[in-house]
Amino acid sequence: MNQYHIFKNIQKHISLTESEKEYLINSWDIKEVGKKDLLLRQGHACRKLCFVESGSLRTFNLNEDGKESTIMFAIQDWWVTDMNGFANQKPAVVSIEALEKSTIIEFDFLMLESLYVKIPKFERFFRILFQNAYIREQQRSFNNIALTTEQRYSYFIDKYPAIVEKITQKQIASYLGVTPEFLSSVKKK
Amino acid sequence: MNQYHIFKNIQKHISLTESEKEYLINSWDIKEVGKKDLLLRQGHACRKLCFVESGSLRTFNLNEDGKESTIMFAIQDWWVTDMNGFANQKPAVVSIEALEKSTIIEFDFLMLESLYVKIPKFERFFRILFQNAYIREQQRSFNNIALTTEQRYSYFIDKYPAIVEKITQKQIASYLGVTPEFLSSVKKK
DNA sequence: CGTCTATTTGAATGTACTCAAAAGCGGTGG
DNA sequence: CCACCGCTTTTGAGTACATTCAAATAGACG
Repeated sequence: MNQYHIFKNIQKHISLTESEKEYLINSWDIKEVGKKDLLLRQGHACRKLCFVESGSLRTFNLNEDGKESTIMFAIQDWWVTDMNGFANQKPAVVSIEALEKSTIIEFDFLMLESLYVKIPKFERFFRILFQNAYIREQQRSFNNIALTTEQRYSYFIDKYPAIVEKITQKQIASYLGVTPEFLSSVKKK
Repeated sequence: MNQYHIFKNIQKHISLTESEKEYLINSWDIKEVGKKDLLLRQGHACRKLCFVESGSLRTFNLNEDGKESTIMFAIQDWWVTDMNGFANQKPAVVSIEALEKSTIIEFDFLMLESLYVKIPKFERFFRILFQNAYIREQQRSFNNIALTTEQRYSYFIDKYPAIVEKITQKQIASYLGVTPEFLSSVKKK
């Protein structure tokens, strides 16, 4: 039971009894995906909040011109979903693909709602989780409006070295919002 | 007591008893500020989470070159602070200024921590609040990397008409991350 | 080994910035 | 109530940043 990384992750912010762990194990779904498999398809309903037990994922949007924008990467120990689609039960505006063979723990929307009622300290856990997600995302918005491409690239590889190992230059470019060609020329500097 | 907008705001997500309202009123501070007054100074400690009871605020960063970047605007019914500075008790990287005469309700860091313990349903309230803030901020990051300046300008004035009324073109430019000159030329189209 | 995709390179074009100056607008004091 | 002051907005020329398109090179993978 305690082999799950997710328990360590949850216990960073709240404590869990053995029976609560038991309850969780019986509540979530575990999914194994292979490289390039999709966990969520843009346009489809988004019913799951995902925790990356192992492996890595990428969340991206494909626009009508065929341009891909990477919303986020999620490696081991990260939570990910189309948060707007999930929380407000609307169609996903992104797809989520596996970057490698991965093990994903899925929280169903209704399961999570009942979890909040049954074990209210999960409100606290996710309050802290979303608070941190908000801080990160606000930092990213700030970087986007205030920094040069070179500075944003440096920030990214400094802050997320474990992600950088798993992804291509092209994917970093689509996360920074520049073309792969331009990122290449920035790196040459 | 029920004249406070903040109670309506909180009760969008959780219910409050009269005695809980009483408790809140005795816990927070109310501050009146005038146009251009600063509620928070960049570099200083950030001890307060602010709710805009009336009026409007702007959060911005000033970099070493003197360039201002607007992080967010907060009109009536919005919550605002330097979230990283507040949550992690680090120096603020932004200043918060009043755009007009405003009434602000302030939650002290320690008061809020004890509120979570005393009235746990506030974990739920802020869980939902941060979840929404995360969604908004993620949308903004996406807009920054995927849309043209013209599209981001349209998105902003469409989504936040009540904010647009209160701010200048220059401030919108600093929120979009472009120069006022360029925004002017985009509007001419 | 061959194929597919990622990365690099370069030329031409478009987007956005800097700097400077003019025009518009709001607040303040006389 | 008008005139002035300071700031915002507009305009334009010149420059820098970033994209598109095309082609060459390099890597990854079956």
